[in-house]
Amino acid sequence: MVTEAKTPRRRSERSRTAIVTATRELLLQRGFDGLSIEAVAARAGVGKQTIYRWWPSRPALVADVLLADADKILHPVGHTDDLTADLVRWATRLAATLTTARGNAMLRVLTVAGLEHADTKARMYEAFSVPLHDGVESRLSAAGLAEPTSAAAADAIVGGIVYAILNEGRSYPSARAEVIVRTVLAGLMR
Amino acid sequence: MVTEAKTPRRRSERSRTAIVTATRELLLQRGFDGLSIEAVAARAGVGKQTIYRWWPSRPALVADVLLADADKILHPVGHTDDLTADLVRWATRLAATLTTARGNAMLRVLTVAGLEHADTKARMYEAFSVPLHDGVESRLSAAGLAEPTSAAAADAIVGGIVYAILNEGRSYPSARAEVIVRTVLAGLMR
Amino acid sequence: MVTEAKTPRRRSERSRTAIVTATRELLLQRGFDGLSIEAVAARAGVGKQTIYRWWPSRPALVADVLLADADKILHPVGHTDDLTADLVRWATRLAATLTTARGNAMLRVLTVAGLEHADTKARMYEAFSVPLHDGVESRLSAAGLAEPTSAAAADAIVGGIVYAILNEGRSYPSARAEVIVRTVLAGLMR
Amino acid sequence: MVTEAKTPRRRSERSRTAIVTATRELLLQRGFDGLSIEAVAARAGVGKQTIYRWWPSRPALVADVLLADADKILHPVGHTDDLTADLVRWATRLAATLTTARGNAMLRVLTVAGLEHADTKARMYEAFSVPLHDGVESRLSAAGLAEPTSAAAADAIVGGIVYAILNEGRSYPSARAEVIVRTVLAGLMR
DNA sequence: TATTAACCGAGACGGTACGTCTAGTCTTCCG
DNA sequence: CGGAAGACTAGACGTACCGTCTCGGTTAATA
Repeated sequence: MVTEAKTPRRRSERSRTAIVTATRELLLQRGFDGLSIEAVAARAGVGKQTIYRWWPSRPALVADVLLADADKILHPVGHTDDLTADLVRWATRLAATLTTARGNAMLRVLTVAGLEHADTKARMYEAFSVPLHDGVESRLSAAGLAEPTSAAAADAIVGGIVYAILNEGRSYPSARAEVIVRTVLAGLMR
Repeated sequence: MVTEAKTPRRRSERSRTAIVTATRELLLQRGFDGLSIEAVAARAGVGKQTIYRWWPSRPALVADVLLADADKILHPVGHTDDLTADLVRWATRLAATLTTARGNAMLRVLTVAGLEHADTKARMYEAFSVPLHDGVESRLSAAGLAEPTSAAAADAIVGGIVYAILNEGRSYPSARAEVIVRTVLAGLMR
Repeated sequence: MVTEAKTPRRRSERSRTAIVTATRELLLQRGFDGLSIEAVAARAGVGKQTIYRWWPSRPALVADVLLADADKILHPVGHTDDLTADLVRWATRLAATLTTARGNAMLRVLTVAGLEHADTKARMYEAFSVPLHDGVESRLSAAGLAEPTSAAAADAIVGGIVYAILNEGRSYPSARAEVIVRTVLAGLMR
Repeated sequence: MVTEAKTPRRRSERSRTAIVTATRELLLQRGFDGLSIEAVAARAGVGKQTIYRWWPSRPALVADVLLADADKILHPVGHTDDLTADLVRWATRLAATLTTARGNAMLRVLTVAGLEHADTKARMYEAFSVPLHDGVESRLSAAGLAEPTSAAAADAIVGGIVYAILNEGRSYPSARAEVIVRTVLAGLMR
């Protein structure tokens, strides 16, 4: 969390939880731009100042909420002796997650928050983009793929799925993710 | 433009141009969320009502500006007898365009506006996502690739490039786009 | 009024009236310090900005309200051939006015606003202190009293009454004002 | 002090003094309305709770400070065989005191605090208004003046001076007080 | 060519939310 | 165990914009 560093001396855990929960709920209902600090404070039963005391800005608060939920989106890539099966399974699951109401909302908030606020982008990048990409690339490396190709293949798979979901929204069929994986993988294996 | 349908009776071209220009400039400076109608009106030397008379909302205005500039981003995929060369050339150019100051700003505004406003999303989808994807898929079809694979390959190429630029911003090296194209294409050709 | 000077271009009379009325009512209920701009705006059914647009500060708004009501407090000193009767009548009426709920509230607001805000003090001084003092002094001059004495007698009469009411509040008996007038006048006439 | 009654158990004299001193200084600098408990606590190097523990409200704290300084304003009326000289001397001194920076600030704070807060008014009335009035009335009684007249004369003298200083501020010339005394006294003596 | 309606700039209007400040209460930790 | 330190809920501050609504002043089609 962004505030952990500076010795949060006698911070009320009750308030922190209420704020984060209220933010999460409002984010799902209204999206990033529809989120107001006043609404969060009111729903959390908290003074506005308590929010401003611990979070420097609205995007920072949103980032903390997203970070706390990162594990809802990020799943490890499995490692059996079948590379394609591992990645298909992972990709399908990712697509399924990002097309639930909650997962899709998170993806949108994540993207908008990152695009509107540089600090938030850096945090989101580390917490979501890097793990997504590196998880796939690691699995490819383990299968014997070397650097420029493994990174490019990871780009193609992750970008191919996530960018399409950004465009299509919840109507994206998870099966489409499978075809992408198979298509990209086709040329990499003998 | 979105408003052409409903009797643009005696609309002042001078005002329209001033508004669109002011919007474009402010969008580059402050991004989508930092754009206020009052600022546009002030910079354009125009009454607020003149904006509201012709555009129903801020995103609609932004969308018009982006659509007017669509040709700055969308380039046709060339068609020589070398598929890889055609797509590499196109991909490199796309990456170069999206990493200029202006192109990157457009991409960000485009994405945010689409994510925050459903109507705008639909227009942006038709004007940017579809042409991007279809341009690549058409070239692949012309090379003999059939449906599920050609669409997936187009997803992988377009998403692989654009999603990465969304994440990396202007520091994305255009050469990376080339490797993606070559990697995806590798498996599709004998 | 403070704002009349600078061409209030297309000011809404409805709003102006509602604001002044709401201010007057809240002033009576809560006093000067208990008056908040937000409460005035809410009661007047007006946006806060409409208040800030036309009045630079809370004391300026209060001053306008007091000035509008100045005639409720200031009565002319009558001029018959009986100086004592004229001043006794005037003093009694003043005391009666300043010990009504409304008059006393006005006096208190008037005094506090003047003591807390220099600009307001100047306006209140001209509108209340000077007329009060000069009305009495003029009547004394007309009766043949010369300068240092007439001013001092006016000080004694006005201050003797008003200061006591400031101290005693609404329990001040109007008759006490009569005795003061008679006592001060006693030495001035043969 | 108002709080002495209720078990001043192990109250820190150091803190009490620091609070009162800080209040006095801030009162001179910023007036009654500009005085915030937070500022007092910060300047006194004391927790806010220490103030709230011992004083029920801001006016109560201010009242204590004013009462502690009452002797700076109240001087006894001298008693020689010359009534006029005694009162002129007293009145001139009062006017001089109330037109010093400190004295005038005290008078203003005193008046505002009394007008805004009923409890404080009662304490200020006893500590300032009554002694002022009774000091003068006693001297007049001693000179043989009877009740209704002596009280009215005291009203006229005290009110005539203090009310004018409230209006004129520090520009009030002390000599004006002398003329009032002489004018009021003129009719009372043979 | 004179009339007249839509358009224009300007900006006031009732509002929402901002981020800051202080009130007065409650809690933790130090001496 | 009192007091400093300061977090807490609450709510007003004065500002920025929202989207709607006049207000006069052009301006161009029609009558």
